[in-house]
Amino acid sequence: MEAVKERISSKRELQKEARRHAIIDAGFQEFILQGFTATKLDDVAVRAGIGKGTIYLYFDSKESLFEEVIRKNLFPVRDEAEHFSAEFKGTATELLTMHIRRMYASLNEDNMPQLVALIMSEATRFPTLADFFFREMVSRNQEMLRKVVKKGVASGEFRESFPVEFTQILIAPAMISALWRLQFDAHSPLDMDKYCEAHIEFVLRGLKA
Amino acid sequence: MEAVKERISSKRELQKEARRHAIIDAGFQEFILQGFTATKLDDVAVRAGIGKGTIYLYFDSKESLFEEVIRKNLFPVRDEAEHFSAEFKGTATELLTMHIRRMYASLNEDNMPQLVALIMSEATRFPTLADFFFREMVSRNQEMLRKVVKKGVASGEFRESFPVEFTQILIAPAMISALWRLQFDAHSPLDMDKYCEAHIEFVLRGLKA
Amino acid sequence: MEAVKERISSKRELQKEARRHAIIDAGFQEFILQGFTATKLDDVAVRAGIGKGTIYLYFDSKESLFEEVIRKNLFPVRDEAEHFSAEFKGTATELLTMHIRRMYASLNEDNMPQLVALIMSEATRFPTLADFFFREMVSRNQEMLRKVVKKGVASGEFRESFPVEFTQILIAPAMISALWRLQFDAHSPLDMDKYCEAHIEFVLRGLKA
Amino acid sequence: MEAVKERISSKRELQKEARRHAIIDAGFQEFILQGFTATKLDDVAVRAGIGKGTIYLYFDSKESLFEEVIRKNLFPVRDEAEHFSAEFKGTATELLTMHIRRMYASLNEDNMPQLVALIMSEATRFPTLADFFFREMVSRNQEMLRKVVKKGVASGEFRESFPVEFTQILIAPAMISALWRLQFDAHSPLDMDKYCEAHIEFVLRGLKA
DNA sequence: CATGAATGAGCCTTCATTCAT
DNA sequence: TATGAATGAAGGCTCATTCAT
Repeated sequence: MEAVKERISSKRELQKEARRHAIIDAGFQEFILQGFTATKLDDVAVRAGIGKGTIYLYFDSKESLFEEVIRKNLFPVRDEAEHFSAEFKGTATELLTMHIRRMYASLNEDNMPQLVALIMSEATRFPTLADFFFREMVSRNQEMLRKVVKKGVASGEFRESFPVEFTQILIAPAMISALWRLQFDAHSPLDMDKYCEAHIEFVLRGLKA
Repeated sequence: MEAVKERISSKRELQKEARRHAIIDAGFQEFILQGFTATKLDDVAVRAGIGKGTIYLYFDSKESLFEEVIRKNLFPVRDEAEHFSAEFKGTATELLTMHIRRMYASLNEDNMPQLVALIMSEATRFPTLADFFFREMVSRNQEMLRKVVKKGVASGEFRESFPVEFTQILIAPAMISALWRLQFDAHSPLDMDKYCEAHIEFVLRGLKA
Repeated sequence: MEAVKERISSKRELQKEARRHAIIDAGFQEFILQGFTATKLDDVAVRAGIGKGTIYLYFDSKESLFEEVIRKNLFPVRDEAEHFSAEFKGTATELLTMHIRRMYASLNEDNMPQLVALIMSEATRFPTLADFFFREMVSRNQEMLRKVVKKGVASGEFRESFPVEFTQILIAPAMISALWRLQFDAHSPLDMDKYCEAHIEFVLRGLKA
Repeated sequence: MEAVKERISSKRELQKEARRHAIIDAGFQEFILQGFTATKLDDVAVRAGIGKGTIYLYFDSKESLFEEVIRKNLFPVRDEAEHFSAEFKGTATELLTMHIRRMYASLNEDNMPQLVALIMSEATRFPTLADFFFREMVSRNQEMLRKVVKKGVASGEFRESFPVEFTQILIAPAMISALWRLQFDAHSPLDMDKYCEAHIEFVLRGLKA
């Protein structure tokens, strides 16, 4: 009896989890399309294929759904990046090259530019979001880049004079390309492969000893 | 009699213009604090020190106020940049250096980072705004940069191989620094002067023949 | 000196009176076009060629302007009708015929159908208006018609059996034609001359002994 | 299971339909009392015993509610009249008599005079309404009357010389009586039964050969 | 658990009225 | 006296949230 109950309940658990994800995904789409304020929970419900009230069985409020949406979509990217960084073997030049290429791959994935833009635009109204984003994404990324640069300096690949506290400079072109594609692709499309290679060459020239 | 009337009317004209600017400024503050949708005209009115209905004596709608806010705050920057670019004499290296320094000066001005972020976040929902911003700001800036690069190539200062269609790469660190200051300054402040100089050195190394 | 002052003041009086009429006329046009609630004093001012505030130098409120508009446009019609009725000599048949023809002439005048429709539609919200209209227009008209019918009965022109308390029956086709022209002329226009003659013939047949 | 669900849903359907009618009825009362513009949806909601927003679950806008109000209140009258007209057997005189009596019965029903007055007063601002009213009510009624008159002429009951294009003349007294009762009943009440009979006699005398 | 009908606070917008010039 | 800028109360409409089914 209990086993049956458990099986049923775990089935239910699975269904609940699946539905939860469906809502988060639907919310994600709406939030990146409309922004936080302009998103209607009605539309989220329609997109998720559920009733409007059901959302409140899974989330306390529109705001908490938003937080979950961000969280769920950023964690995989962060985890991937950490995993990659931990495993890579090679020269600093190779590592930096690979890292930048991976950034473009991430940014080319569906919805990544939108996600970044969404975070940028809502961060002011959600200080928690800015904290979270800085802690989980930005600072880790910076740390990684600093290590690479220092490694290159140690190995004689890179010049000593580059200030490691400004690693933003190294990846800024990639971030900007994401915003560009989101807003200006219709006006003037970017050839991302060539852009990426130009970025890499530029960075290596800027860093080389 | 007519002189009096004119004086009076010009007084009124002046007052109207002053009030118009007050509304635009108040709107600017609210829009960058709250975003377009979340901004209440009530709050704009309070901030401008006027009645709610008064806004409609000067603007047709919340949307048209928004457009005016963007316009009024972008034009000066654009005009300054154009004027500067038209008059400058010197080597390509000097010109590029000055141009980047000027960008940081602009971006350090109050509210400029907020303005950029605002435009970025609302552009998706206001295609007109994206058009406008691209046309009046982005494409002009690109054109200017292309000219500088070409000039440097012609004079032998810069290498030929840098792809002039990707001038975004050259100024991306400046844009990113603006967003950084807006969102992450509390977590990790940037020394803008040093950052600027690092950016310039980086760009010159990346471009040099 | 005083004579001059008087002349001036009477000049001013005239101007004031003229302006007052201009406002009433403008109000009339707007009221019959839009109805009371939907009429904007702004539009009235524009039509009268004056400033919005000026209206309040002549009228206490939108409502009192409305009352004046009705009053001013009904009095002439009433006075004309009274004058005509007092002077006419002839048989009852002739008198009734003339009276009906005059009604059509009135109703064909510009804005008369609109005025009637306006009164009809606003009377519920302006009980005073209904009182006024009944007292000054409707009851007098009824009285007039009763006299004609009685005169015709006395002279043997009309049958005795027609109930003189229902003189509405005699003029209803004229009233209806006014409303018809206002609302349905586009769908099915009325030849007013023929309609009028048909009405007269119908009434005379209905009344004849 | 499904049966239960169906029962429940049909219960809900019924409730929804009931509420829809409640809103229409409340709207009707407010519209005839205040006119379209002056009617507040707040008041409609209060009268219907619901919340303000609920109205928008059933109607797109104040205007579409207005249209439904008119439609719902006119169709029954129209359908009844058509049914009656299609089935009646008898002489033209009898038919016309019955038709007029039926009109008075309709007009004596609660709110009918108000409805007519409402349509009259709003038709100018709602051309669609005028179209609708003309098409569904006026022209059909006219057609019916024309047939009756022609039938009477054919049977020798009525004179040939009455112009069938002016059937308005035949029913005008009934329409006017409705407006009278609405506006002037307090000043001078009408004995509707006697008025109706006087109207019928008058019409028959006016038409008889 | 799921639903969607119901709610009402809240916002944009309008306009009669006031008042400084 | 005349103006029109300014006001703020009020109304149509939206939507996050609740709750009966």
